[in-house]
Amino acid sequence: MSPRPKIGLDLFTILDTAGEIADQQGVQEVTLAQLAKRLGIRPPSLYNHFDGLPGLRRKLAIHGLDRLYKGMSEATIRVSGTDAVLAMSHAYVSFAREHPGIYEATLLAPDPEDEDVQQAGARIVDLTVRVLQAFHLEGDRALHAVRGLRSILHGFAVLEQKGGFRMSLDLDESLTFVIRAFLTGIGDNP
Amino acid sequence: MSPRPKIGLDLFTILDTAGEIADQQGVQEVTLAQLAKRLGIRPPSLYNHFDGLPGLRRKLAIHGLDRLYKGMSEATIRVSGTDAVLAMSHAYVSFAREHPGIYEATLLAPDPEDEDVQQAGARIVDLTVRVLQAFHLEGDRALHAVRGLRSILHGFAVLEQKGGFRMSLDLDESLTFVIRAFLTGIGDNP
DNA sequence: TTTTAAAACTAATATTGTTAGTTTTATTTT
DNA sequence: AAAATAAAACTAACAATATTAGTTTTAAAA
Repeated sequence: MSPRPKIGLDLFTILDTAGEIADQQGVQEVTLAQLAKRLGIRPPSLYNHFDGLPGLRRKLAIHGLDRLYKGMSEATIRVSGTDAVLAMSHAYVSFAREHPGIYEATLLAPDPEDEDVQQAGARIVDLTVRVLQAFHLEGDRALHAVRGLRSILHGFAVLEQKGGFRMSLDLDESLTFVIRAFLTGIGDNP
Repeated sequence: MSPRPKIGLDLFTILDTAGEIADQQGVQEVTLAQLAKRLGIRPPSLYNHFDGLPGLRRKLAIHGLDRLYKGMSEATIRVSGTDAVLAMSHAYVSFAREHPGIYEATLLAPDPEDEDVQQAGARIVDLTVRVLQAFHLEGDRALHAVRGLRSILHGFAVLEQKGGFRMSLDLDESLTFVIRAFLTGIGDNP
């Protein structure tokens, strides 16, 4: 009934290879030509697996969000309160460090409104909501805080990656300081 | 002695046009072909004004940083303390809202280590340092705080721009909340 | 064994960036 | 005013990319 793919390539292999290119050569080098060359096929053959370059970017964004979520999620087990936020935050920037290209691809989807992309992102938002619940924020303040934490994490990851932080000052210490300050300012700390 | 440009185009006009394309159609649409078409010349002619697409991106980044600095700087005159940080922050995200393409180009320089790019960025960092001096942070804490504020601003601007904030919750209120929380957490508030 | 459909292929086209070399023309110099 | 200079445009040509159309191969399903 539902015919399965031929021997050849499966989507996971393709996305993994695309992720390698992104991390090693930069996300702008993830072209159909480069990807096909690494996979040992011709560029048009890739259209059997996704809908052109926009389709690849879309799938790569989802793939990246899933992997980022996994890292954040695992970091928060068996911790709570401030420690949980700190652990999640360091997992976030660690992922961006280890996979700069995949992380960048995370926000490179052609249509950010796409349902599957939204869903992959929503899991991360939900995790952030959960980890901030220990701070007992009421009403809109909870939503403001989630936006704040996400802003810090994304901004920090990008600025670190793009060489925005020039001072010779430990990056992890900076992140810890910033997160602690933000949580302190939110109040009602556990 | 120093021969001036012909009648034709000067760099300011070119960068302005490039900025228009970036804001209206997205930064990825800033191609030599598109730019040349808008200017009424042929693509190769652009090489008389900058060194290919990387050169254009470099100049556009500097141009954007200068304009961003101008907005931030003007917002901080005749205010101080928390008010100054808030004013500067809202000026920052306002610029990103009004000029999404130019703002994005700000971090798209081919070589972030480039001296002129660094210098344009350094003015913004210096302004941030100055505006945080009212909080009397000692030693490394001052540097951590600068990194934190920049992370918040960039992260907030990008997530807002890329549709990362889905809740129907006022964006400016979120920014105010986040900045206030961060400043409170830093302590010694004026 | 036959049928089917995925997954590869070849061939061709449009767009873009880029280089090389040429021409035009405003400005400077004589 | 005439000549020289150099910026700034041009044409022509090429390489790389994404993409479409149509074809062939081949593993899986019937």
